[in-house]
This record gives sequence, structure tokens and C-alpha cells, in this order.
Amino acid sequence: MDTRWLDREQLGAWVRLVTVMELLPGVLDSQLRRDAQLTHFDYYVLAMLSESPEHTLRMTAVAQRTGATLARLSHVVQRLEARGLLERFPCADDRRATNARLTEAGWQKVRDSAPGHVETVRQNVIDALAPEQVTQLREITDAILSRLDPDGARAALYTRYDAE
Amino acid sequence: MDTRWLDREQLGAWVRLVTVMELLPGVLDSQLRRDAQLTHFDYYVLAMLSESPEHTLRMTAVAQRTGATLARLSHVVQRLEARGLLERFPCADDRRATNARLTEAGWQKVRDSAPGHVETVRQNVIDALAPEQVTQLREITDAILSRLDPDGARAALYTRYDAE
DNA sequence: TAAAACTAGTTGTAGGTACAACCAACGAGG
DNA sequence: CCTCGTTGGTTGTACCTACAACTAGTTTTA
Repeated sequence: MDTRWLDREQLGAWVRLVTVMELLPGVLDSQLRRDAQLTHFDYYVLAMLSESPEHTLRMTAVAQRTGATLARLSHVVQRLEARGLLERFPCADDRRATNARLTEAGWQKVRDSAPGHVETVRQNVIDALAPEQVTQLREITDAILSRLDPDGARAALYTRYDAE
Repeated sequence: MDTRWLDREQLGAWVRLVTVMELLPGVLDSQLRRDAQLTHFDYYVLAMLSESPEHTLRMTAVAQRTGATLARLSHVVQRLEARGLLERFPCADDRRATNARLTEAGWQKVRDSAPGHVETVRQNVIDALAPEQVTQLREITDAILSRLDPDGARAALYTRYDAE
């Protein structure tokens, strides 16, 4: 079978996307690590909890929202728990399940670190784009996600952020 | 100072971009790991060499093109050299510098693995987009990169892929 | 109602990356 | 020509993630 190579336009877009994927996580990570002693993934976990009722979610729910495997999440949550930012307790309904809940310190941490994080996101991404490009970016990433995540397991999350 | 929070549209785009950044590297990595025993970064290093005259580049040049630190690159190249995919030799002009050159096995590896990689890129990204979206994506990533990489240290790479 | 199959989560370990410390070589100024 | 600052690169270590194996609880089904 012969390969359908990328043309110039496609290659240009692809190489830039790869470059962004290579650089952006590092930028987010170092800002949060420096200012809040959190990785970007740590922050995301705490942020997901902070937006949930009771500041509580089941491990599986957090994993879905963050796109992580349960194994990865388990390690991360263990560290966050050791730092007193959240706590785990068994779920009453399903004794297999574990709930994670933000502690007061964790909630404080989210409130303290959110502004700096948003500012970083603005500086490096949002404010670099014209309003119509933000819309285009949403459509493009949506299309890509329909391939990466066909069954829309994670759709639950980002759909929540759409107009109501 | 009060924070300029993201509006719904911006937040929707951002959350999706984060999700793509979370999922896409894993998809690229596992395909290449499975079919070619390479990480995506390994592949990129080999690909950069394969597009250079003599299949040779200085370490610093590879680092620029891939966006890696010299430290990271040094570890990776060490492993690739141990596997016989490339070789290092001192640079004649500048005795501080080291050149990396693809071996025949490395060149063969690139040719063998490129089709599968391109197919993955198509399936998950390019073919999910309309032609005008590919153009938009190039413009958007370009704008983001102007923030992430203001001095355009890496621009050398992706500019090469533009129309001549 | 017992076995099979699946879901929820944890743990051990191997491998890759970041960070900092380090050494060697070049280059500009005194 | 020597010394200071810079550039090119390597190494050690600590941390994070992926993968696989495992436990325990739940649901299905025969």
C-alpha cells in the first residue's frame, strides 16, 4: 500500500502543532511548579474537584475528566493526599469505589494558584489569537477529539464549558 | 490586581486544547513504540537527521529543531547510539561540538516507520479537518508559537515546511 | 446460587524527562 | 597571553508516567 504523504500546507500545520505540544506543557508546568508547587496535571485534578459539588468526585470521574489512567491518577492523588491538599474516603454506594475530596488547604491552593495559571494561558495562547481564531481553535480541537476519543468518554468534560 | 478570567468560548477552546495535548502524544507514542520501538521524540530526532545533508547535524541543531534541552537530547542520543541507529563524532571546526549522524540502520528505520507514522497523523488529525481548517490550524499554531518561542529560535524548522 | 466476567482501584517497576552541577573549549578585553 | 564570561555537551539524581499484575467488590448468567 502506498503512503499518502502530507502536502506542504498539511506538513506546515502539523509541524507547528507538534512544536506547540512540545513546548506548551513545559511552560504551564514550570509556571505552576514555580508559583504553586504543582504540576499542570496536579492543578487539573484539584481544579476538577473544586468545580464539583461538595468538592468531591470518584476516582474514576476524575480520571475521565483529566484523561488519565486510574493508575496514574492513583499515584498523583496519593502524593496530593500526603501533602494534605485532598483526602480519600470509601464510597458508600459502591464499596469498590473511592471518593476524593478537596481539603480546605486544597481549596485554598486552587484559589491562590488559579489567577497566575489563567494569566499564563492568556499570555501564551488566548491573547495571541483573534476572537474568530478562538472559535476556530475550538472547532478544530473538537474535530481532532472526535478521532482521539471517538466514544466521547471525555466529552462530558469539555461539553460542560459550552454555551448553555 | 484582578484576574481577567476566560469567557465560555475561550474556556471551551482551552479545555479542548489541553485535552488534545493530553491524549495526542500518547497516541503517537504508542503507535511508534509498537511498530518501530521508538518514542515520538526518538522518531523526531531521527527524522531531523534524515532531512539534513549527510544525514548529519550538530547536537545543538537537533536540540533547536526538536525543542529539547541539550541535556534531554544527550540522554536520548546516547540510547539511540547504543542501538546503532546513529553515531556521534567530534566536530572538526569546533572541538566543543559533537555531530550526530544517522547510520544505515537508522536511515532504514526512518524509511520503515515513516508511512505508519504519517498514517497515524492523518487518521487522528489531518483527515479530521477540512482543508480550510488545516490552514487555520497553521495560522493559530503560528500565533501561539510567536508567544511560546518569541525569539523564533525554533522558527527555522517549521518555516522550512512552508511554500517556497 | 455459584461461576464467570467485569468494574474500581492500588502497587511495583521500568523507563523517560527535568534540573542542577559539572567539565572542556572558544573568544573578547586588558 | 591570561583571565573572565559564554557556549557545547555530559552526567547524576529525583520525579513522573506507563504498563502489567494484582485485590476486592459488583453484576451477569446459566
